[in-house]
Amino acid sequence: MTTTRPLRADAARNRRLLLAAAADEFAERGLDASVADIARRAGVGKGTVFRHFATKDDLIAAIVLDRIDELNAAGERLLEATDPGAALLEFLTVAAHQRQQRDLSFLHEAGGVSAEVTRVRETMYQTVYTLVDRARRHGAVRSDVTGTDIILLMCAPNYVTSYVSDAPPDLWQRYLAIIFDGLRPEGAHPLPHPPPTTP
Amino acid sequence: MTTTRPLRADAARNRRLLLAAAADEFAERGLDASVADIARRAGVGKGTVFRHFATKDDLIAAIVLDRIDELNAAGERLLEATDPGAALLEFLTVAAHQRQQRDLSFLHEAGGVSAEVTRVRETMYQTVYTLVDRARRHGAVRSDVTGTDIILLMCAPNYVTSYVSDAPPDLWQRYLAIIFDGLRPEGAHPLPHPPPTTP
DNA sequence: TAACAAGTTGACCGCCCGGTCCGCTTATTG
DNA sequence: CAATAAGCGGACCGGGCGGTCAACTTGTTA
Repeated sequence: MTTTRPLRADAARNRRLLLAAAADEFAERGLDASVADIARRAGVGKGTVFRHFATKDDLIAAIVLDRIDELNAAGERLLEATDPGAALLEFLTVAAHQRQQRDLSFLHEAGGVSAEVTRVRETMYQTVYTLVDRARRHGAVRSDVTGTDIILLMCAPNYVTSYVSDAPPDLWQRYLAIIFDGLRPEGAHPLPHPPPTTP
Repeated sequence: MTTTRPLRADAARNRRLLLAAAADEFAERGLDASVADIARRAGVGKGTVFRHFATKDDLIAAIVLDRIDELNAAGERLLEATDPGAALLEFLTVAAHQRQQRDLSFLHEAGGVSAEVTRVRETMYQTVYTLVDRARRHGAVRSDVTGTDIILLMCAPNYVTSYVSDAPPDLWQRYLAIIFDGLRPEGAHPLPHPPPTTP
């Protein structure tokens, strides 16, 4: 563990500006938004981007890390909730509420990006497994769906709405509700395919 | 309507090879697979690609057109089916069965590509609307979901499985079943957001 | 406030992409 | 079997990308 001396004041400010600009830019244009555009949006030179993040992938990883941290905070809180079904639904709501689908979808991708990301993502997976387990034992979720199933379905609401031109910002709630209804035990039909093991 | 004289034998063969190679390449690497790679895979020069398809987008449009045509054929057949609920499920199955998620996902995108695509896609939408209407009236689908909802959800199963490394090829069936259970009237909870109008 | 390290910048590099073009090959046809 | 047009291919082009670097600016600190 290297004890890094604190950033200079302007550098810290630029770092924050960059992360915000990059998140916005990725959300609007997808992951192939150019580094030059991100720099421009943040009001800094392109070189500054690469001073803070060695590669574009590192920048992405930093954003993903933030998002997963938020999710983990929410998850930890919801592990204490009294109603396990409502807790799982709220976790999924928090996940989907992290605005644009891109932000969420690429947290699955590659994975090899950084050890930090894979570690923090693994704890998120564990949290989901526990939330699902409780909800299932509580009868709020059908017995034949697994934690991995829910992790996979987590991003679906935002994905689905991404094809609607000028979608209202909360449209994902509709599809989260439909999918969640499909996860309930009432009226569940047997599933035609076994669950995957590796998320 | 221009009466085009028939392609030379080798040209027709190359066109078929190109469409197949492009479909494979897009499925494996996504829409930003390079034209050069597609040409190499088809065993032709890069120039040949652009002789058959003026732009890369035209090539994509040609593939999309094929896919939608298949869907329309299946849809037309299923409009005659006796069990409307089973018919809708089978239509979604056919749609998802068109192997890789990319193939399906980009049939939504842009749209401005060609008049032909938008026209044929529009008839596909109409077919779905009718299938959903019948299924709803038959009590196989909850009353508060619309045809647009189903169109949006159509690609979700393949999208979801795309994040599973070495997913078994039929894994999408599992998630189609879960989502379809969410579309049934039994145990449906009221939806928190009105449906979108523009698909 | 002087001196220095930390930070910034934009011109620049190599690479790969979609698309063009023209000399060459080949299927077709009378 | 010519003659010809249809088809082919790959060198080539402009542009945009991620990433580098050396000259310059600025926050920090003694």
